[in-house]
Amino acid sequence: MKKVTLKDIAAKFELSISTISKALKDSEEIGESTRLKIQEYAKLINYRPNINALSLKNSKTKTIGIIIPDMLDYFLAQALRGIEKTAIEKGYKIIICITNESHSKEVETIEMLSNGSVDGFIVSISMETELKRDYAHFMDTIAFELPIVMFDRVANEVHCDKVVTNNLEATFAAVKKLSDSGCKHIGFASSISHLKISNEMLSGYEKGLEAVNSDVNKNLVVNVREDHYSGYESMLAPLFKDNLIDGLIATNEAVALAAMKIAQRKGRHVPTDFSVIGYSNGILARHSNPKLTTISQHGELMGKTAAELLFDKLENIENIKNVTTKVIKTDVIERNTTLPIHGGK
Amino acid sequence: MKKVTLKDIAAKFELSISTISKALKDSEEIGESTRLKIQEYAKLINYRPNINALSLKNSKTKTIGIIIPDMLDYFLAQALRGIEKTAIEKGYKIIICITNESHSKEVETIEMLSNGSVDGFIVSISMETELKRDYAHFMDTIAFELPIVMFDRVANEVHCDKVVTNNLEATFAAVKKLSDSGCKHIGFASSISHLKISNEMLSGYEKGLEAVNSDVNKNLVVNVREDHYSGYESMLAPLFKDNLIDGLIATNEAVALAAMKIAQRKGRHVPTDFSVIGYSNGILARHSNPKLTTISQHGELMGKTAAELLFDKLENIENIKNVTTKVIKTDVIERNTTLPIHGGK
DNA sequence: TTGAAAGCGCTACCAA
DNA sequence: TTGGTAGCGCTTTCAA
Repeated sequence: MKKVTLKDIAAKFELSISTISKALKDSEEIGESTRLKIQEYAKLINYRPNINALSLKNSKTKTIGIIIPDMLDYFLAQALRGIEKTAIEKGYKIIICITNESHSKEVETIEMLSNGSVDGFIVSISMETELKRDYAHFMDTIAFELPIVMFDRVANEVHCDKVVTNNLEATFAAVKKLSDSGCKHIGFASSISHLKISNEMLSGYEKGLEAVNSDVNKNLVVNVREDHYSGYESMLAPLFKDNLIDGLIATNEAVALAAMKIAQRKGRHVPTDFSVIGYSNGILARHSNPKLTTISQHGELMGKTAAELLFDKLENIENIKNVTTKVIKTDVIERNTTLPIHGGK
Repeated sequence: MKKVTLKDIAAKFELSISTISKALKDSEEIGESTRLKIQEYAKLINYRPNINALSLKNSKTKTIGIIIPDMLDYFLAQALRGIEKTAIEKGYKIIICITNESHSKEVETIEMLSNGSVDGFIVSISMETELKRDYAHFMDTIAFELPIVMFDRVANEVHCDKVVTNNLEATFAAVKKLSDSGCKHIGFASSISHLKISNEMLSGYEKGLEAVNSDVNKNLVVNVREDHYSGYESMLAPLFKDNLIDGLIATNEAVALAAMKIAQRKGRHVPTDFSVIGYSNGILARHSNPKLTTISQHGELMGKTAAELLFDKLENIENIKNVTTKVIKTDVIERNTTLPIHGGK
């Protein structure tokens, strides 16, 4: 069985290709009866127009490219789910490429897809790109009239739509919450200290301490290396050196859990003696013991929002120039590693 | 800036389109000097052939479709990573579609992509499809000369390449291991009891018990509903009713952890009083407390293998008819929810 | 050594 | 109401 084309159908009915094409598009030009019999037959043999011919003809593919740093990150997977759902609803397909945090892979990928493969991009930029501050490939792409929407890890330098979280405010609120529930010595542990989003969180942390009249204690701020989750515990050990710390905000779940384990090993009870809040409401939080209180970034919503921005741009060419940044508000998901604010024992 | 085509380059040099095309393909037909100057210019302006034109011309897209039931499943994400890496190496792109375990979505998806969008498929079939045993869409696709490779959740009824794990042997070995380390009353908890892979595991469990001269105790076998992870603990409670159970094999990590929590709440020490092994070496295992001993299905390797099978089929059209099934051997990853076999405390 | 033309499958304009 | 034709961008055969 081979793919059937308009030509085949035309031969079958001894009509011209254009007649078939019009009939299948329900054109008024074609007589009722011919139209119906053609449509019926097409349905019968399950005719599907060749998408490459359409893409070539229309110069658009109904496909978008998703470029993310990692496949195994739960937050990104959630975002991907939001993107995928929205795309399917809108009749778009998605091509996914992973950069593994590599700048060169990101550049290659975006070039590979900029040859008519996709109509636009949704991107969360790689760590290396952010460190190098080299965004030329994105700018080229935009100049090429391929719109880009960035989410979570975005670059101010690039003029495009963006979807971000209110990291500063979220961390501020987390500090406030810990303080209100009784914590006096709140720490901050980041696994992504070189990224902008981490700095936003750190600022929120500092402002939060200020707001509760607490000084920043340098010993309670620590950076761990992302690539080495097995070493989290040793990298976090300094936090507990003087046994002062009684609360922690961590930039990811794994770090939060590692800290919790150290505390427990030291005989601290969680959350009574040690409270912890972790970023990104992922899969670990729901299965830890006790369950981790998190700051939810609403990954799926972020993905959905990014996709909507992109489709809007793709389908309303006029507004291709004015870009917007949407801020997705985080929520604290209270579980069992923090004390309630009122009546906390 | 607009996309540049052969025509543009031809105009620039006042040559014909075919000359440019040949020059860029390094054809001997074109004179050395013209060839070089054209190639140089093309590189300069970053010429990229339009992929839709190529796909149309060649009737192949260098793209494969990946159809999986879930985006948030760690095992599938690992497989996806293996597929993605292999695809990029081979110069292929991947289009990913999620079925959310829905048969109709699976059918729609595969139809949507069978119009020239992809050259072949890698599929892990949805639960609904397996329940309905309705594989017509796959058979149609294959008849259409679009090859399919199935992995993990496969259908015997469909004649195509497959990549599976030795579930029976793996579970058998797990029972053996638990028994050797001292467990007398080993249970089995499945979250996917209606799927073939679960039955294979169950058989392995039963054969394992037989091998260690233990009878199957119906009370120690339980099925939980996948969709309701928050209810795992209550669904697992019956296992502990008579306080006999001292070992468990679970078909996923979350179930294993839920069982562990129950045991701990009952004052049992893990692994001394209660040992547990969970399927699919995922993210939860490494972060639980104690860390979970797992059966690794080598997700990334499975993905890689599936991709290799597919590319082999795509690039050697001759062998499109003979299909193979590759079995990926599992490994037990020993962590801290099981006792060592020799010298267990 | 270069170019013209056909064709991949489809749409749309213009004739008939 | 129907059909011919051109063209989307590219490759390839054949002719010059």
